[in-house]
Order: sequence, then structure tokens, then C-alpha cells
Amino acid sequence: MLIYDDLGKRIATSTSGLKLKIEKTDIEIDSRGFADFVVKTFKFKDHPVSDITALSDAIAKLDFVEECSSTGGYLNIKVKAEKLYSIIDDAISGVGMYPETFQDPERVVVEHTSANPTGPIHVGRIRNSIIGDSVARIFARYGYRVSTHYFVNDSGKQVMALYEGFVRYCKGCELTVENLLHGYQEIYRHMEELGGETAVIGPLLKRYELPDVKLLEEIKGACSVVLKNIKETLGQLHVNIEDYIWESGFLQSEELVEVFERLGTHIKEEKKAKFLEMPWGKKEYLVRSDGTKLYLVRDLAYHLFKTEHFDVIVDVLGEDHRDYAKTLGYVLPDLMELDKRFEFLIYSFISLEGSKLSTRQGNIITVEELIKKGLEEASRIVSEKGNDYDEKTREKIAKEVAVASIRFNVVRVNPQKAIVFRWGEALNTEGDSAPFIMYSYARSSSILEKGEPSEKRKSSYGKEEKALLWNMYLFPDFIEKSMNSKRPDLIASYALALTKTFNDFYSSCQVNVAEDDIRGTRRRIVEMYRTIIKDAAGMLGINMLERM
RNA sequence: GGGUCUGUGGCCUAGUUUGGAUAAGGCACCGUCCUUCUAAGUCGGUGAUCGGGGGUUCAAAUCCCCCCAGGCCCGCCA
Repeated sequence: MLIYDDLGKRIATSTSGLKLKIEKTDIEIDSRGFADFVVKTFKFKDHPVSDITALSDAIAKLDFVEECSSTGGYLNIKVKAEKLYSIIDDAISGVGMYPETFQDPERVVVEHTSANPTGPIHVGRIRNSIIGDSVARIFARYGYRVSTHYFVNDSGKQVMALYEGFVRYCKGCELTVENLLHGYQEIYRHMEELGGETAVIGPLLKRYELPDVKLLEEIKGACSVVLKNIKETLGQLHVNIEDYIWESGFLQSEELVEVFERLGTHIKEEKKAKFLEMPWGKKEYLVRSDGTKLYLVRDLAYHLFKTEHFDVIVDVLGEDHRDYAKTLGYVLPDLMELDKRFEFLIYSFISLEGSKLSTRQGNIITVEELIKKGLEEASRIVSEKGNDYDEKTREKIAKEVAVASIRFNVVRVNPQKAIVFRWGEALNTEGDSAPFIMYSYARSSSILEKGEPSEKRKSSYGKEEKALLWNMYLFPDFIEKSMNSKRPDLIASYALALTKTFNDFYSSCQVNVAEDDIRGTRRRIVEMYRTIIKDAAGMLGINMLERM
């Protein structure tokens, strides 16, 4: 959990002795520029005006309240800038961050990406990784003990097609991603002439479940090659997944046995096939008529495994898995009686304008390609700026800018909303973008680097200083909201809004040329901003640069 | 066909959970500001009956109903 001086809560508490008591939820953060906090008093119709006045007076008396005025059914509360300053200053002086994180004993696992290792990761898939990685970072920032998982599918028809395609169309070739992908696309192109999926993959499935250890190893080997490529790509985007859990590991596992035990009498049978019946009428199959097991079983075993180590299990899934998530959300707690928190973060797809993304059909834009173009674009911009940075510095700037831009342009959109991939937007570096944030950070670094420090502090604050302090004060609120709703885009909007208020401050408040007390205060405000914006960007996997 | 999610200026996005004070940003376009700490920036301007229609309410982008358009799902695939 987060620890900070919650002024809204203090206002609510202070009204406990009044006729009109308000809750923290009655105190809203103003978004229209009337005040800092706002209370909608028109909601309290059954209270006489005198109660509202008493409420207003009580709030106005609080030591951190600058002003509390009642107008047109609203209570507009303005907080003292010096209070905001000291709240943030104290936290950063004490623990180096605002707000402070109190380690929660609950263990959280975020499973994300989990793309079939049948080819390089493409732009349609990357949203999963970016959202998943950001959510994991936000949970960790909030105070949970977080781990990340990638569930590697090396047991299904797709990977068998990958293996078989390589054997048939690339016999004797070197085991590379390109050759594997070629074989994979070829086998799907010729599937009809070969007699269909059952004829081609069926025999492999049987051998797989025996299990034929040699086959298992060979398939896993093929998957490893592709997975290595995926890992490298993810790493470039600062997505580092802690554990890769192999699906084949559950084939003969204790967990798999326990899944069947726990499901017990819930399992129905029809023509030797085993299935579960959902309350909404759907049948979910566990075992085929020929005795081979379906993905659901292995995934249930994997989830059982997760409950042995974690308290909160978060799955990041594409919208095509919405119904599947509903199934898991029912089977795990209700049929298997697992008493843990299962949460599903469903996101909509990134589509290509006019065409559909498909690894099988070869219609993809790979993330490698996206990063490459992003790097070229960023390098071009860095050169154009005409700074006197050396080659190494330029490369570093271009790399971080490219990665940050790509991540930001994906993460800033509400996961629920679909994204159409457009090059111009994917690599956007102006306006509402990562470089806009990074640039203001670089400027703040420059301010601190150039001027003289001062221990003196001033006692009054200007409009822009106050606005910046207020927005910084609100940081914990946004961390909480984005954690609770599993929406990293809220952190992205926050970072943009905070940067805008910093830019206002920057353009109207001179720091280094000011008198000692003003300079001392302003430099400290700049330090606070740097700490907070870097923290926020960090939750989105964006690394700040001291200069750019 | 059934289910589900989405629809906000020319384009992209926030606001919808918990209905209220001028619908907020960005891109593009027009104009402003580098002899003040980095112009990837700043300031100003043009531009929205919030998909359409009904309803509830003193009050609707927000809640309810119907319709339209688009995404996704409806496998003994994963």
C-alpha cells in the first residue's frame, strides 16, 4: 500500500462532529479550475443551508486549507501550497520517493505475452507485453511482491505444425527463426493437399501424449529458438519476464492429476470425451474422445501451480480470450474451489488498416521491424537537432526515445479500446508522446546542473508553482486508481498532465537567476518533479535521459 | 443468428464506474515567441448539437430502452 498525507481524508475526518458529515468519496478532485478539492453540496438536499455553512466553516478552519467558499451548490476548497510542498518534500527527503510504498505481503503474478512461439512477435501482440509489463510495475510500485510469467505453448497443434513444417519443408536446414517460420507458413499453405490438419498433426499429438520424449525435446528445441528471438525483442522494449513456464511441463505433472481430482464429479462424459458444463450453457472440453488432453487442462494445471506460489493471479489476455477468461474465472474458484484472487485484464487488438494480422499467412509487421524504424526515425531527429553530443550519446538517446515512443503510444490508450496501427502514430514523438515527457525531464536536469543550490526557502507561491505542487501531490491517487482498475493508461495521462504543468512552470518561473530564497524553493520543486515524473515514467517502462 | 466490447471536432485520445458549474488534450491548419535555465518547447486562433432516436431527471457524453456501424467470440484449436 501507499503511505502519504491524504488531505481529502483529513477533510472528511474533520467533519465527523458536524450535523452534515461527509465521506472521503464526497470530496472530489477538481478538474475545471475552480479549486483543488470540490464538494457537491447540492447533493445534500435534506440539509438546511446552515449545515452547509457549518461544513464550509469547519473546512476553512483546517490548517492546510487556504480557502473554502460556497458557490452555486459547490464547496470550492483550495489547499495551501506550502502544505503541498512540505508533504512532497518530507517524503522525498525521508525515503527518496513520493508516495512511500509499504511492502504488502501479498504475492502477485502477472502472466502476459504468452504468444505461441511460432514466429517473431508482431505489432498485434505487443500490446499484451506492454500492458502486462506496465501493470506489473504498477503493482510493484503500489507495494505488492510481483512476479511475471510467460506461459510457453509448446504442446499444441500450432507448435506441432511448426515442427512438422520444418521437417517437411526445411529438412537439413539450420534451425533458425526464418527457416522455422518458412516451414510453418508452408505447411498451412499446403494443409489441404496434405489431407487436412487431422492427418498431418493427429499422429504427432498421440505420440506427444505417450509421451514420446524425443519428440517432446525436438519440439521444445524448435520453440526455444523462436522464444529466444521473442525474448530479445521484448528485452529491447524493457520487457523482462521473470519466468518462462513451459506448457509441456504440466503434461505428466502432479498439478494435472490434482485438476481432475478437484473437478471430480463436475466432469461429464460423452462418447469418451470429457467436459465441464458452464452455468451459461457452454460445454468446455478437457479430454478428446481419443484420450488426448486439451489446452484447458494444461492451463488449469498451470493456474493451480500459480495458486501454490501466489495470492493474486493476473492474466493479461486479448479480447479473443474474453469468454475463455470467463470460463477460468468460474472453473478455478467455483469448481476447483481455489480460494485466491483471479483477475483478468482484457485488451482489444491492434489491427492493421484494411488487413488482418496473421503469422500463418505471413501478414505481419514484426516488432523488430518497428523498433528498427523507430531507431532510424529517432536517430534522424537527434541529428537534426544539431546538438554537439558524441556518437555514443546520440545512439543512447535515439534508442531510449524510440523504445519509449513505441511503448507510450500503445500504453496511453485504454486497454478496452481498439488501436489501428499507423506508422506515424506508433512512432510519434511530438505532442502527447513519451519524448514530450522525457524532454521536460532533460530540461529539469539542465536547470539543476547549471545553477547554484540554495538552502533558503521562500514563503509564498505563484500560480504555476502551486499548480505543479498540486499535480505532484495527486500522484498517489493516480497510482491507486490505475492499480485498482489495472489501467496503465491512467499513469500515462497523469504523466502528460504533470509534464504540462511543469512546462507552464518552466516558461513562467525563472529558477537559477532568482534570489536565494526563490531559487532554493524552485530548485527543490524541480527536484520533486524529477523524482515523480521519473517514477511515473518508470511504471511505463520509460527510462529518462539527463539530456536529449 | 446469439453473445460481448467500442462509437466524443478532419484525424487520434481523456472524460462514462460514482449524472451536475465553460466537453479536456494532442495531430493537422493559421498566427506568436529563441540577446532568460534545451524551440522534441511556449502562447493564441479556426474547429464538437459527444453514432442516431426515444425515455428517466430540476440536470445526461455519463443512467435505461430501441436502432445503426465496426471489432472480437460462438472448435473434442490454443
